[in-house]
Order: sequence, then structure tokens, then C-alpha cells
Amino acid sequence: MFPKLDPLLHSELRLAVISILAGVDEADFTYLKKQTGATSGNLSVQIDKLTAAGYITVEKGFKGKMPRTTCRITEAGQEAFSNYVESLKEYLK
Amino acid sequence: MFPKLDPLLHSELRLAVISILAGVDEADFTYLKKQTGATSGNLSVQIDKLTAAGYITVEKGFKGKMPRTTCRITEAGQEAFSNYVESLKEYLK
DNA sequence: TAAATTTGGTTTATAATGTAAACTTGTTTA
DNA sequence: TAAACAAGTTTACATTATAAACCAAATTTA
Repeated sequence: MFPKLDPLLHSELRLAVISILAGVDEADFTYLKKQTGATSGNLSVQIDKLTAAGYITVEKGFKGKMPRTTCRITEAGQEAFSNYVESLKEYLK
Repeated sequence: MFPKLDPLLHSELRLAVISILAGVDEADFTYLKKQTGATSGNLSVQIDKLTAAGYITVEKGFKGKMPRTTCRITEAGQEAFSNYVESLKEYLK
């Protein structure tokens, strides 16, 4: 009856990050931080977890002289997100 | 942009419990356990939390000689649930 | 140009949470 | 009457989330 919810996505901040990334080509750390209102530390940790799960990829580079961390959702991430949404619907109706 | 999700409802088991209770007049412990597939311990703890939050009420009685715990959702619980659903939608689109 | 501040993060320590295992109390069955 | 079962509760542990502290490089300010 109630499907299991992917614990990696069932987290407020990680869900917000995936939700943002699902809608754009890429987003950098600073942008994600602004949009989510998260602290840097929390965001950093959650990005690591999503990366470890293979849901996003992280590319580190520079924008001028300043470091820049760019995130993208992967195919696996897109699928996990859509599965999560479908599962969640069972709980909301 | 991303509304805060009620942490009391953003939990797989508590959400399942509220989801069930939102759709029925009342449900007892055993029924909730079967429907959710949770262990008794986990269910007991989560019911306590929902009760402490005022989202459900618990009535203890007997069915014959056996103890029976009956749960109902409160007005506050109904409202919290519907708020939660609305908030969550912001994350899913 | 040296000191202070800001940017863009990471690491780590702690608090909060979730969960299973163990326990309790009473009942039914062999 | 002993063993098994029902209906939970308590407790201990593992996981998770989060903030605070930290770091390095760049930028601004005095």
C-alpha cells in the first residue's frame, strides 16, 4: 500500500536541491544556497550525499579567479526524483 | 521559494499514519500496523509524537478483554496535513 | 601594503531522529 | 499450568541533519 520513500530524497534540503536541478541545465553552489536558504555546511554535506548516490554530478572550476562548484542532475537522479514523486502521491491522497 | 516542511509530518511512518487517519473516522493500533507494515515499537513511538503535537488523539479501551488503542485525526492534524501537502507541491514541480 | 572582510566552500561536533530489539502485561490455547 | 500469542511500551543504538568552527584564496579598505 505505502511504497517505500527513497531516503536520499526524503530530506527537505536534498529534495529542494534535486527539485531545482531537475528544472535547469546546471546550478552552482551559490545559486543553490540562495534558492534553498540553507547554510553552506548543510548544503555541502547534502551535495556530497547526492553525489555519492549518483544523483548529481559536481564540477569544480573557476569563475574568473573565484572557485565555482557546478551541479547537474544525472539520469539516475531524474529517475529517482520521478519515482519519489510517484511514491509520495500514494501518501497524499 | 521552498516552504518549510512540517518535520512532524515529513517522516515516512508518521505521514502514512496521518494519511490513513485523514481518510477514515478512526483506526486502531493493529490496523495501522498492518496497513503501514511498521513494527509495533516504531508505530508506538510515532503515534506518541503525533499525539504530543496534537495531530491525533488516542483512546485506550478494550475489545472484549484485549486492550485496544484507537486513533483519530484532530482538526489541527487535518490542517497540518493539508498544509504539508500544499508545501510539498512546491518541491515536486 | 598590511589588515580586515568577503567569497566559497569543507570538516567536525553535537543534537535530533528513526528504528529495532527487548521487555511488559495480560490472554488464549494445548 | 506451561507455552504461545496479542497488544503495546521502553530503551538503546544507529543514522541523520544541522550548525558551528574552520580554511584558503580573493577582494576591499585604511
